[in-house]
Amino acid sequence: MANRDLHGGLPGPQGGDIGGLLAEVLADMPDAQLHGLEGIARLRDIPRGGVVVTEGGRPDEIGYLIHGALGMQKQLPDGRVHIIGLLVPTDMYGRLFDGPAAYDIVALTDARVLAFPRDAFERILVSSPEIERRFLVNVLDELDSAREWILLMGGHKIVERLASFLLILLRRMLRGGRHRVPGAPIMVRIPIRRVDLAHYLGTTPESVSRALHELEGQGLVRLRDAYEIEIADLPGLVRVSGADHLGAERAG
Amino acid sequence: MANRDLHGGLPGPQGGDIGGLLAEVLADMPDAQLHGLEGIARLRDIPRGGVVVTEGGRPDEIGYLIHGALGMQKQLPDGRVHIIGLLVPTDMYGRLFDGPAAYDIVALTDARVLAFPRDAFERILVSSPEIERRFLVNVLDELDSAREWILLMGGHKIVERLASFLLILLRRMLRGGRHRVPGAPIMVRIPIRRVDLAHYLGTTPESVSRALHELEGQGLVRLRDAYEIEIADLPGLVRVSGADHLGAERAG
DNA sequence: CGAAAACATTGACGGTGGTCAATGCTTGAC
DNA sequence: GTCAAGCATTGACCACCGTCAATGTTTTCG
Repeated sequence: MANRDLHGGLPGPQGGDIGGLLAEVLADMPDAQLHGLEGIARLRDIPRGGVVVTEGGRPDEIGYLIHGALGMQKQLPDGRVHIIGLLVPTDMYGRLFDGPAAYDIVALTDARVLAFPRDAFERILVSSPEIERRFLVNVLDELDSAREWILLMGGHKIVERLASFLLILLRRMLRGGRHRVPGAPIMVRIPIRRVDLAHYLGTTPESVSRALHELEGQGLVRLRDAYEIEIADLPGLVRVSGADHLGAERAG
Repeated sequence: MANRDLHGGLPGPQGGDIGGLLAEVLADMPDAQLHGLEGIARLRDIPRGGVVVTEGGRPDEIGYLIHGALGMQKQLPDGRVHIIGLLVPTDMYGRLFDGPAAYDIVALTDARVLAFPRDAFERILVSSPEIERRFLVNVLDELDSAREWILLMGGHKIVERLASFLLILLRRMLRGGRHRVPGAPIMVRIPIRRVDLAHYLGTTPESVSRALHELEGQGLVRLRDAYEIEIADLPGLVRVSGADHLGAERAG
């Protein structure tokens, strides 16, 4: 069942145009720098459930996610799992100049990543201020995402959290290049299973299901199937989310 | 009432040894670099409730917290407040190479900060790879704190969250130089009021109070007063917290 | 010192959501 | 096609916590 199409399909059987992918992931980077990276990049496919980085292990690669979804998750002593970060395409993972990873990174869907050996990546980073600055900005972005997530987790009611989640997802999709067609309905694809989403929102699959169908009952969204969500009333959804999430509106 | 001693007292009426503070905050930084920064540093006292950075405004300074506690907080449209980050001494605030702030930063207690004008700081950063690398590590640390916090917010029961909070606080205190005296009881000072703590844990002052006294009832902590907490049973507290928080134990 | 203000705590009550269990639905294998 | 596995959904029950209100406690100020 790992082949279930949660990730929207891979572009081709291999689609191995590394240079093109690099340019896409690291937009506005001078070509000269890109070529240095291209030499050491490696394309890797990971089946759902596959572990990319293990907690406690010293990750030996830095990577950019091309397709699918990765989750940064932590196993609690009592068996529960909590997902503390979701990676969608163009997001980066891996640690630099730093100790062991504090959490696992696992593939929540079949995924494809563009990976760099850690040491080589660090060498290039040190020798090239542009890339290092770029990387710094990446980390600052991640920090923003994390803070955004903390804010989301502060919403007490699950419906709030779920609405926030959908809006964050929407904004990230829009950021990722695709633009809204004025007339067409706004669609969001939840890239992960209910269990994972529940772990992510700090709740249970049951509650996620209920919340989702409550939003549908209020006419704010429509469920094509369990994963394809149509946003029927964006301002309404924003209102329910509690936070402002103006970014989602501006980005439209 | 702004003079209530939540922050452990300031070292002196002015205590303005900027060089010494810098060396403390930026440990393991070559002296040459420190002198460049010393010239532009400015010591600033902020009363409780004072706003350090305003959401949406372009922060014009970068600072390190010397004493007290700062909160990064967001005002929700419905009037609720949510604190998404707590800054304790040696933590850094401010944004570089970047847009407007996404949240307010306010003083939760009377506080003292070591501030740098943003542009001058950026100039020094660009011209000095050591400091830039150092700054990058700072940001990575912040990212860790944020993730840790997300994990904490995942704990469903308030007692769990509170236990995690105490452990995080304990570890940060230990990191800050002070070491445990083997015989003496482990003391943690909650640096902020109940309301702020509640906003921070995503709950209410009432629930915080209840949770705290429940921990006391279980013999895990003892309350000297509302702010001075004695950790009576560290392993027990770790167990309740759900997460592992091994750092707190190792650091002892 | 006495009064008022700011906080913390405690109590009662109702709603949200976690838990356990049963039922549907979809996919993939034979 | 049928069957089984993997998920999603729905329902019932009850613990936990948010809310409102009252009481204690500490600090501040006249």
